[in-house]
Amino acid sequence: MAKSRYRSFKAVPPAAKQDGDGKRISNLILLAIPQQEGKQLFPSLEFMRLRLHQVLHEAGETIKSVYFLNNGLGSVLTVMPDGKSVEVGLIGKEGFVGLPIVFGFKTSPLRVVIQCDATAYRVDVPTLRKILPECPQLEKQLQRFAMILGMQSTQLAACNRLHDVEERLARWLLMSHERIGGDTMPLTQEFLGQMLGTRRSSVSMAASILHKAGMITYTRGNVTIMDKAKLAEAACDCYQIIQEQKSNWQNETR
Amino acid sequence: MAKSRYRSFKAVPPAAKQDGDGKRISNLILLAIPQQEGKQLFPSLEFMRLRLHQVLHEAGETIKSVYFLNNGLGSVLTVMPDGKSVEVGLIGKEGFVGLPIVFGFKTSPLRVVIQCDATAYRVDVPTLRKILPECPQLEKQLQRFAMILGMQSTQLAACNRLHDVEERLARWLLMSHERIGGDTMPLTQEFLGQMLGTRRSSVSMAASILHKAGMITYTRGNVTIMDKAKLAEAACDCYQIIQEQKSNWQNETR
DNA sequence: CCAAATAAGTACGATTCCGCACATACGTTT
DNA sequence: AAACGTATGTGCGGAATCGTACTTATTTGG
Repeated sequence: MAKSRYRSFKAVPPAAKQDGDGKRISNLILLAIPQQEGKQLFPSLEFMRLRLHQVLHEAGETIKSVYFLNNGLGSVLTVMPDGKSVEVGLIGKEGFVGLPIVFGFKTSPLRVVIQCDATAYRVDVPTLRKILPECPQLEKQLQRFAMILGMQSTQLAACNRLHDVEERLARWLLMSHERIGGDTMPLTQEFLGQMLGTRRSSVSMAASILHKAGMITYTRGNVTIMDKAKLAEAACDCYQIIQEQKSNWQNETR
Repeated sequence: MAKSRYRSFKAVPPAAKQDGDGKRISNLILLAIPQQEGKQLFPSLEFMRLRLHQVLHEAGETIKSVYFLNNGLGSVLTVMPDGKSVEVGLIGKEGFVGLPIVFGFKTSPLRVVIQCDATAYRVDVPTLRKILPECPQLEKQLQRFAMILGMQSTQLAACNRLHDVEERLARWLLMSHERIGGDTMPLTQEFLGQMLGTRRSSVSMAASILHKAGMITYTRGNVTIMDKAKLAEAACDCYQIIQEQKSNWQNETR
């Protein structure tokens, strides 16, 4: 299972916004940069498939690569010495993995795990460092996303402190659902417990309540959202707040 | 009380690292930038005294000024619609207030309050925006601090989720103590409750325990640290972790 | 096809924290 | 000195969550 953690595929650098193998670029940052910067960056990108629960970056290690998620979803986790963890950020196709690199840092104290089978374009750090000075728009996009993710994490921080498991679970499911594009998500209660910073059995009870209310169904390792509107009511305000922040900030410039 | 919230003093722009009025610059960012960039920035800086519980920035409002804290301490808070709040970051003389500005954002969803009488150098946003393109070192410093604060907030997020009031209170006192330089801090239990995201009465009980153990004493509105080593034992690991992260990251560059 | 591994349901006492309320103590103002 | 506002101590029942453990169900692997 942990054998070929980085199962990379034929590296066919996309010449423009879409590469030759039909691996259409969906990552919003890659789509947003001007063509001339794309010419700098794209040849160095390697298309990859990322598997469920694959660890893109382990807390404390040196960051070797930066990943532009194309689809799928990554979770950013704070891991405590005793092994407990809490999710502090979600990264989808609107962002990238490897924030500290942009600011000249080499490591990160956070773990990033893939929540569902995903694809990404990878670039190794030295290459990116070489390219970055010549790509001001790219750099700006990366910085902006870092800031947005930071803001998101502050809201999650408050949420994790102030709201109970049921509300947080509902919020979490909604937030992930949005970035995956599919009502069924591969999730175990154990995994959700790590995200929410709580026991698996607490997740079990909360999920049971949401199920009985007709909002979700789930089988072994899979959760399906049945009634998104109802689920949104069960979630805490944080869901709405993060939504609004995201859209505000995406429009907001100097 | 809320009359002259911004009691600014004679603006004597420091010509170099120290201005003429003996208001020595302690802010690490201002100290770190090269002289030529200082020449750009310093004339626009306004020396200010900031008072206890003064709100430097209210959540959701447009950011009008950026503050380089010279001494004293600011807390960054996430505020919920129901008024509850949680601290998600601490800013001292190593940083500045107004992070989003650096990335071209105009607002912030976070409140920043002063924890004790402080001094700062203020610059208004349009001016800073004008100066910034010509001060790459300054910009880099600001960006780096934004990243460090973001990392700090992720650790606090996990801490607020996983650790109980007593541990968090001990951690909080230590973290503030370090950035203030004085064993006595002007703190009410109500205020601490807002920082820790808990009830005042929970703070009261936790403080009582720390007091009985000889770690702190406190009177109406003041807390004094008596035994820092003991207090560090009572605090959760997060105290050490944040300490280490800070020093690691301050040395770490590309 | 059976064994082993993994996922989920459930239970229980202990603990922490909540919301609220009231009493007391201190400090400032008049 | 008295009165007021503010800070703190304390108590109560109830809710949420914890730590742990055991059971059952499903999937995977030999």
